[in-house]
Amino acid sequence: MKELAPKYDPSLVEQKWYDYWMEHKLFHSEPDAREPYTIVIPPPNVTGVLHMGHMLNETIQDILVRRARQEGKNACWVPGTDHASISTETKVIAKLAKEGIRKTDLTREQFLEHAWDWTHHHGGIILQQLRKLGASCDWDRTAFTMDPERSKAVIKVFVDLYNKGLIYRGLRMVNWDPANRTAISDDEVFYEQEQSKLYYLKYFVADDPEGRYAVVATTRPETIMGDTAMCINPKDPKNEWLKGKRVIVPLVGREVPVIEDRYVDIEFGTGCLKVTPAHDKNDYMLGKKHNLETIDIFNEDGTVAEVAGMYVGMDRFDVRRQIAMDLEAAGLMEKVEDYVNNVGLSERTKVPIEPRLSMQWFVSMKHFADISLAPVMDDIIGFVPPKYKTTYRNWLENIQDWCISRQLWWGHRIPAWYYTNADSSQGIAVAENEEEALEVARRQSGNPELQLSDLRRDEDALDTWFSSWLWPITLFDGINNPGNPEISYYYPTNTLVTGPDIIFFWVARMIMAGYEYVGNYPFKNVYFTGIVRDSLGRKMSKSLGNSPDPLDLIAKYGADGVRCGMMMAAPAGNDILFDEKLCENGRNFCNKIWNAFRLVNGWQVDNDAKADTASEQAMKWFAAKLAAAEAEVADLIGKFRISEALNVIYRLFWDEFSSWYLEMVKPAWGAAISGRAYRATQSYFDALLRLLHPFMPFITEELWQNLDDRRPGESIMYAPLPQPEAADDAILVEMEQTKEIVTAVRGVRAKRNIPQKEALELRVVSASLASPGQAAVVTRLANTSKIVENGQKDATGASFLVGTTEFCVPLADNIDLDAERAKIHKDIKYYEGFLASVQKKLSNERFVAKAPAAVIDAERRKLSDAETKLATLRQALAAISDR
RNA sequence: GGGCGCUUAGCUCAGCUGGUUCAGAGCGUCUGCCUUACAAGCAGAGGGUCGGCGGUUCGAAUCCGUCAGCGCCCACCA
Repeated sequence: MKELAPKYDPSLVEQKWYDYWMEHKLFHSEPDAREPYTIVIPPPNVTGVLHMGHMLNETIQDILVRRARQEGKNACWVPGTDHASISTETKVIAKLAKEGIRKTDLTREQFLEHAWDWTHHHGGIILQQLRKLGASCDWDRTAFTMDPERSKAVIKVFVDLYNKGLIYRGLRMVNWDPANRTAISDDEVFYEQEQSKLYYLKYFVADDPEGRYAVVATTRPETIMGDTAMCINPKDPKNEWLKGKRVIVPLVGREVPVIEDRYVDIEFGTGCLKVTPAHDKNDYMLGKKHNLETIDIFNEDGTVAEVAGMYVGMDRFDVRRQIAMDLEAAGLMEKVEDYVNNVGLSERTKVPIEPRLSMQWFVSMKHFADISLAPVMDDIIGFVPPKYKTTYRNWLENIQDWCISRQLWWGHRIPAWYYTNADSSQGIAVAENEEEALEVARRQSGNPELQLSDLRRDEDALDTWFSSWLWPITLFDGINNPGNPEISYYYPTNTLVTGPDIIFFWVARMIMAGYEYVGNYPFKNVYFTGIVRDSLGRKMSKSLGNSPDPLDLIAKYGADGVRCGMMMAAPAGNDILFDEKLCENGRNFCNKIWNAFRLVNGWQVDNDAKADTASEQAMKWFAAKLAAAEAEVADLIGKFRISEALNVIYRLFWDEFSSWYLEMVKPAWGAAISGRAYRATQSYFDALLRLLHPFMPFITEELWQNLDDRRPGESIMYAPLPQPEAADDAILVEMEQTKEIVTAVRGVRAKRNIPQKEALELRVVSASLASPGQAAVVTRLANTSKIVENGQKDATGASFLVGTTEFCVPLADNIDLDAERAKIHKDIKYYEGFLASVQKKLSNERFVAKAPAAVIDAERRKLSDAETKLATLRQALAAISDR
């Protein structure tokens, strides 16, 4: 037997076992006869690093996967990364900028080379970090959204949807990110309140003899060069006089019509709205409705374009400042007010987005919404917590077509080729490669003379989510090779663990793609985690600097400690307020487990000795306790109440096993334990380790390996879960009573400073104990010199009630009678009140008539118990009052 | 503007279909212990009219209504 350090040191354990698991390929899965349990990782950005959100997320996945393995399932957790087009391209551009290189100076190929370099350099760091956490991913299956297999599938799907008429190209008002010069989807825009100004501009009425003018309130005076109308509400009396007139756009001098539309809010500003169809969604709608001219005054980078005729080349925000001054100078500004408005920003670049008309590719979403709503609403796919079903439905019911083109190079290039028809119109050939595109083009145009050189491929890349939505399918090659053994076995996957922030981006779209391309849901359940916040409730962010580095935490507290601390405080679907204190708890728990092992490991065993009565009682009880806990844990995990499950095990190990059970069976110092009790203890320890393993993989493997002789390659990972048996309720009830007696005696000691070493007599007043086992346990844990059953009350002793039985510890000296009397008075008062309320209930005819029999019986029992207790207490009081 | 959720001990939260041990856990606090597994520990203790009001019910932390406060999501305001 080797000596173990009094403290658990994760650094000596974690790497060793991770290597062992890898060496024996214990994470690897191949289809076989067992039931599969599949999880696909939400692929983190390829160049990202592990943050606290990942930690929470991946820990939950690892718990589920490890638990499934123990249940005998063929568990497969597929890891991978996402190319994250906008995010990665932004980072690469920034890196190049530092080297003095501009993207515009490079060809597409040159730029992509830089991007791949960057990807290879930073790529996969996060996957390495996951290993530190203990993640049991099947690393042989590591995938990347832009590797050849998945790229091929993405292109194939694009072509397929195009041919089905579900992808189209159209002119739309999109959210333009001038920093990255790309369109982004509505979901990539976030809104922020901004302190800005509301400018009141004078629009003089054309040819008005009285020289009257209308006043328009706007936050964006820089767009006046694009004004093609002014709009009033036809029901607005104060602007009645403007009907049918034309007004002159200030500074610009252009004459535009006054149009009427109910859209205009009479109450806002002056009730006059300038209409700039090219630069505002609603204005665009008005423009279409009223047939207005569209003047796009901005370049792709947000500077003013030639057509504007003024301020050409200036940045949009510089123009705003300049134009305000110019308007002022020209006497065309009536006033300026402070104004708070919501401005849309690009999620990636944090730059205000510019509504802009442009030609983009869209996925028509109506069809997809139709096929993906019912499965979630009908719980074919379970959402945990279920409140997100509503969120999901609201989105699907108001779904907008999905803009999938991005003016980026890093990503899957859109497989569309343009050519010119005989009548000079533009043709589009969509195909999986250039050769096929040529065929398509020749066929469509009816021109067999078309050559590859006549084709020009679309420059844009696809939205990252256009590859992510296929992830559960493409990981098993289900697009390129439908019906193959892997997709048939692993799909549908079991549980998706992700944050609610990407329910639309990703979760919903995977469901759509699943039904479209496999004809089945992609996952049986979706577990939405909360957001990891700091202890003040703030979101963790780089700029606030309030996010600890997960790897530092692991180094400090051990992976098991961090995992355990985090999971203990992570209720399903709720945000977690993270504090390092949590990791301390986890670390302390590791230490507790470690020391329990040290104790058991250090025992001398006497195989010939019979187990003593207290040990027999303890074994019988703990077997029942364990069975009950196993059933409870299974139930909780089935309901994804993971933190509650861990709490059950935590208390089982710390309170029941360590504080009670081990103290009951622990041999006296220098003595040996019976072989029978020793083996029972080992088997309980083994069961506890297996229960704990999914949460704390390293320490449980270490101790499990030391608990018995193990074969090479054997692992707790595949040790089957203990099967819950029916718990013996009687022993559970009896032991709770036993614990109460012990606790009460300890309380007597604590109150009177009687050391544990000093044995005490215990009298059971006019009653006996439940069993010899109970007596033996009380003797050992309360250190009683003798237990007198059916004893007499000692007036000088300390007394207490357990259930309806009175106990008494005789104390020859030093008893505070006043305190004792006060305590009994207090108890009597409490039970009198209790009795009164029960009596009141029972004398209520309606209660007796309507309540179920079991409830009435319970009340009657409470009544008689309370009466017994009161009688006992009154006697006790009388006994001391005599003195 | 539309939707969802939250309010229980000093802090963070459990409490699932109303009824025994329904008022709980962890942390923190207080008291006593370096007792031969563990001071990252052991033993003991205190602490809440379950946000307010009203209703349903024999019975409400639990169901319904309403008010107040907080949070999130969506749409978006010139």
